[in-house]
Amino acid sequence: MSENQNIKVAVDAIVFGYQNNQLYVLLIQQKFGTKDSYWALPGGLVQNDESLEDAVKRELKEETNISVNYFEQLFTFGDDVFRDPRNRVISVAYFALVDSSKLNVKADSDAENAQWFKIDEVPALAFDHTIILGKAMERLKAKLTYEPIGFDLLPKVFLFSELENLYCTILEKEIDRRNFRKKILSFEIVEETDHFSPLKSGRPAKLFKFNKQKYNALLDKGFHFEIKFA
Amino acid sequence: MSENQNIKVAVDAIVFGYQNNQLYVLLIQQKFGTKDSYWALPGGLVQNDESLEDAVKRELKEETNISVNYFEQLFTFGDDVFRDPRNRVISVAYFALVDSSKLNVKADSDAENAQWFKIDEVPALAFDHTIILGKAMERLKAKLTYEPIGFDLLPKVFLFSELENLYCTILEKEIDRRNFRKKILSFEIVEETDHFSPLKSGRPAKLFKFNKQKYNALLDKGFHFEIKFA
DNA sequence: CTATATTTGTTTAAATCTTACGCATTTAGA
DNA sequence: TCTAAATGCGTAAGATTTAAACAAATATAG
Repeated sequence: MSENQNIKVAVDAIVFGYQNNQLYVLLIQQKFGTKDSYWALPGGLVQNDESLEDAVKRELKEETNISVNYFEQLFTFGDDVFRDPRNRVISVAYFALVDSSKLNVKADSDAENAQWFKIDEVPALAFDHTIILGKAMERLKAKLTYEPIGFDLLPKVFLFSELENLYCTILEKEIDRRNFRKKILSFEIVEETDHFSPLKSGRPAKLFKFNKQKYNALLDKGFHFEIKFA
Repeated sequence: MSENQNIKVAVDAIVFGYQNNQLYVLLIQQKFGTKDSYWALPGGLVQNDESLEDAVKRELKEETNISVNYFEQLFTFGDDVFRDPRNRVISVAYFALVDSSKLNVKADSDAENAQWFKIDEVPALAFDHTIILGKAMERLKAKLTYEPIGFDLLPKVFLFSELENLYCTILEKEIDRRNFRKKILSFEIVEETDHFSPLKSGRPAKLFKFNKQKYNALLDKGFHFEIKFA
C-alpha cells in the first residue's frame, strides 16, 4: 500500500443564480495574481479535521463572502493527473442554487475579486474548471426536469411567467405557457398568495409560492415531480 | 492554505452481478486479518500517478482477479472525518455491472478472500461500506428506470422473462408481463435472434439481444429510455 | 393418446395524460 | 375608447398507459 501517497484534496463550488431571464455563475479571481490571471470557481484545499461539505462552505465564505445552506455533491475530478500543474490534486465539486437576492450583495473578500457572470459570458477558466462548469450545467438542466429546484433560484414569491421563463432560459426550449401552468398546478405544490405583482403592462398577475412541506409530504407518498418538453 | 494537509485518497468498487433472479455484490475479506474481520468493498489507496478510474480497476483486479471495463463514479465519501479510524481517508466510490458469466469465475487473490453475496445476505461491512452499498443500490434502481443498463447484467442473449424478472427483482415491484414486453419492444433497441431457449416447460421462447449501436444512434436523435411502474 | 398446466406471444378497449390551441379577462397607454 | 400586452381558463384531438382476454406451443401426468 502506498504509504507515501502525496495527493491533495480540494473542493470547488459551482454556485448558480438567476435574475432577469439570465442564469449566472459565481467566479473568483486572485487579486494579486498576474494581470491576466484566469477566473476560477471558488474553492480550495480541505482541512484535515473538516468535512468536505464544511470545506466548500468555508472556502465560499472566505472567497466570496456568500453563505449557502444547501450544497449537492456534483462529481470528483481526479482522472487527469495533471489537472493542477503544481501538484496532484483531486477536487470534489459541489453545486448550489441561490435566490436572486444574493446576486446583488457585493460578493468580495480581501484576497479575491468575486463576480457573478452570465452563463453565456463566462471567460476561459483556470485548470479544468470549464469542464466542471459544463458538468454542473448538465446536472442543473437534468435536475430541473425531475426535481422542483427552479424555486430555489427564484424569490420566495414569484410569478408564473417568471417560473416559466426560468425553464425556457435554462433548458433553452420553447414551452407552451398554458400547459406549463396546468402541469405545475396539477402537482399542488405551489399556492397562490394574496398579493399581486407590481405590474409593467397587461393583466396583473398573482404571486405564487412553493410549498416545500407539501412537496416533502407528497414525496413520502411516492409522488414524482417531472416536467417534460417536446 | 493548509500546506500540511494529510488526507489519503482511496477508491472503492461496488460490483453488481445477477443470476437466477438474484442480485449479487462482490465483497472481500482480508485473509490475514483477525478471525472475525469484516467483509468490505474491494478498494484501496490511489497511487500518485494514477487516475481514479485506473486505481479502482487495479484494486479490483488485485483483490478479486476480476476485470471490468466500465465503471461509473458513484459518490465521494468524506464527510465523516473518522470513517476510517486509522487516518483521515476520503473514498471515491465507483460502481459497475457485470454479466452473469463473471459470477462463476473464482474471484480470489493471494491476500484476500473474494466472494459474491446475494444482496439480501450481505453481512455487516467494514467502515462505512454499508452506507456506500446502500447508495449504490439507490443509483442502480434509479438508473434501471432511465437507462438500459439491465442488459449489462444479463448474458448477451436472454429471454424476455429474464429481463422482466430482473426488473421485478431489483426494483421490488410487480410488472405486467405483457405491457413490459410491449414497452421494451416499442423502443426498438432489442431484437430477436434465430435461437430459442433451452426450455423448461411451456412454450419455447425466443432469445433476444440488446442492440447497443441502435440505442446510441437513437440517443443522438433525442431518444430517452424510460420504464415506469405503478 | 389426451387432458392439463405452464409459459410465451398478440391484441384490444378503456382510462389517463399530453399537446395544441381558442378565447375571455384585466390592466396600461395611445 | 381602442389597442396591445400579459394573465388565466377551458376543450378537443391525439398519444400513451393500464388492465386484461385470448391464442399458441410445449411438457407432463394419467
